[in-house]
Amino acid sequence: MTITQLQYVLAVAEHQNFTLAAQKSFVTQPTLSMQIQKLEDELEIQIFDRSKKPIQLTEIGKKIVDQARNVVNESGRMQDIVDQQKGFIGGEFKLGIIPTVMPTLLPMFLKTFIKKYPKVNLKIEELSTENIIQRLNEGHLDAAIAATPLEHDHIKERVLYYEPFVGYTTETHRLYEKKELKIEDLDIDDILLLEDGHCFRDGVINLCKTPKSIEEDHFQLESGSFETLIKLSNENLGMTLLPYLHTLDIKESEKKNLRHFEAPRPAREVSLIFHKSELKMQIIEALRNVIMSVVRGAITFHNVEIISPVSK
Amino acid sequence: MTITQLQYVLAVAEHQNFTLAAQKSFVTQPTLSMQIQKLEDELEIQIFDRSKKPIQLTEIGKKIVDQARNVVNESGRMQDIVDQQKGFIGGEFKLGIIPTVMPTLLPMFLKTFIKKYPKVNLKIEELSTENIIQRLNEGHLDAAIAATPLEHDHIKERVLYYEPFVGYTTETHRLYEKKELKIEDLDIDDILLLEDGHCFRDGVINLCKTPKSIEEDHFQLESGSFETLIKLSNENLGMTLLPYLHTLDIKESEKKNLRHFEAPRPAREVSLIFHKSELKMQIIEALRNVIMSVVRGAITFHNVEIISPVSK
DNA sequence: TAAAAACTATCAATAAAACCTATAGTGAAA
DNA sequence: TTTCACTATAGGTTTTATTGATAGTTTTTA
Repeated sequence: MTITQLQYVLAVAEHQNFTLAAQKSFVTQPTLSMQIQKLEDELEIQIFDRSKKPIQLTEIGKKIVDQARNVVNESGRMQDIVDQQKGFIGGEFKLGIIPTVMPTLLPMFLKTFIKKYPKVNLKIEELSTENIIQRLNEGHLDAAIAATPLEHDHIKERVLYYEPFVGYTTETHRLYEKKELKIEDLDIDDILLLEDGHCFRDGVINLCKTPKSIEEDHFQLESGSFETLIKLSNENLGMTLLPYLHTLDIKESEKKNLRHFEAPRPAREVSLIFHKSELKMQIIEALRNVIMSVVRGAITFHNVEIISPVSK
Repeated sequence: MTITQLQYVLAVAEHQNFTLAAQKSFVTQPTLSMQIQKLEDELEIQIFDRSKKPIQLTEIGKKIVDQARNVVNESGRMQDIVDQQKGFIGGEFKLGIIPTVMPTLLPMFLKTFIKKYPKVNLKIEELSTENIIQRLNEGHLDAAIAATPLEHDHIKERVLYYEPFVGYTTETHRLYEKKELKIEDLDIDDILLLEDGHCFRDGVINLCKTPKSIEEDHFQLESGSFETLIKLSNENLGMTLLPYLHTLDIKESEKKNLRHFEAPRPAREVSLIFHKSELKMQIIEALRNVIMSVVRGAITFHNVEIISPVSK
């Protein structure tokens, strides 16, 4: 049994296809086939059920793959240990960010981070929460920024900040005249929302569970951005909720439509998440420190009270 | 980096000697030297400080060795998973047993165990607690039977039984006339004890901390067996304490000298211990079940009350 | 239903590696 | 100084991993 063989197994398990797995592993298909056969012979089991299309894992194959991931992770940690000892923060680092955080947060910390850690080769990808979880589990992402809590078994979460929601109303809206909004004021049926990852914090309302107030029959939000929501709202289709950081760069003319909430403000929890194996933890910590410091600056400057997290 | 290279590193770390490590790894010394050099080159660090004699680990080398052990353990678990899935209980299993448990316990469970699990190739070795811990950590033992609690970070303990101590007096002894002993009756200075692993249970008296009442100046117990203690006691050198199971096969003529304790009886905790990585856990569980069932039989048959453990 | 496409297994050849024997080098002990 | 105990290096051999070509199989397409 070799680490390479285990990596091949992981590749096939992921792609359910020997040919593709071979490409991703930068070897030819026969190489991969033979190495996996060798491993199967050595363990005297079948890892893959090749009769099914696409290829499936056998019952024991699933367990083997889980364990193979452990071994590969542990072997990867070797280089981490060396880097940590040398105080070296560098190498490739793949970060996923959910769409509703990407445009506001990324510009805030990116420059600072690459200046402070020039040897880190940061690869950032905009991904849905679902894809992020999958790729973290497969080891194709080193960390990600997403709305939490997610409560996935293999994923650890470190809160970066709580981002209050701000109401956006228009002149014709029933709440336009209010100076501050209360949670009770909201009517779930007249709020425009994006589909993904907008959860109110525990103890308030969980909007994730009643995802879209715009019924699919009427129309659908394609690549839902908050810009779109603001425009829809401007068309008097209802009010909307914007994460605080987004309100910092909307048009001056639209700022009059913003309505903050009374405390306790509804907020979303935004966290840095990563696999529980804690590979590349030095870079994750570095990233976390940079982000937390720039966000702290951004939010205290604008005098917004951050509500402390509710412990579960 | 290969698993083999990591195994070589572990061997050298253990033996502090390339030549010996090579022998133990069943390769020649140059093979081992070159593979370790390759790994050091790949990681761009020195794992060993070859200038010191015997060879020492560098600062980072210690961390590398710890992690190497993780990787090797995780890869070893692969076969475990296969065995478990197949319901196969077999293969080599190395068990350590402390001297004061060996002669009474081994005959009780060995036959039953090898009959029930004929495919397990059991290798049993009598070892001191200290050696047991070391070998468990190095992966040279799969499990061991020892007096607990030990409270070692990397070692897990599963209690097998509580074995009461029984007093052994002789006619001239001040306690000979008593039918049942009390703990308060004991005078630490007139009890003959072995050096190793005889601990009274938590909450009673810990005899480990006052190891030998026979001063080293006078004489020393070589390979201390309870037979020796009984003989010394018969010479009127004092009373002694015997673990309950030992009292089952002393001479008929000597049984009149036994004095049980009043409840709560002082007892030693005897456990099956193993590395926290839980390799070969199926065999460990099998062994535990066999031992617990035979011990339960032995002790209930003789109508001895087992004191329930004190929770910490 | 035949042809094409997509995919995996097998084979023989080659490149890479792991390993060996022999020996040189090195520091400690005699 | 010599010996001893050990590790490193060199060159050759064996083993293993990988490849390109191709056969076999199933699914998709025409």
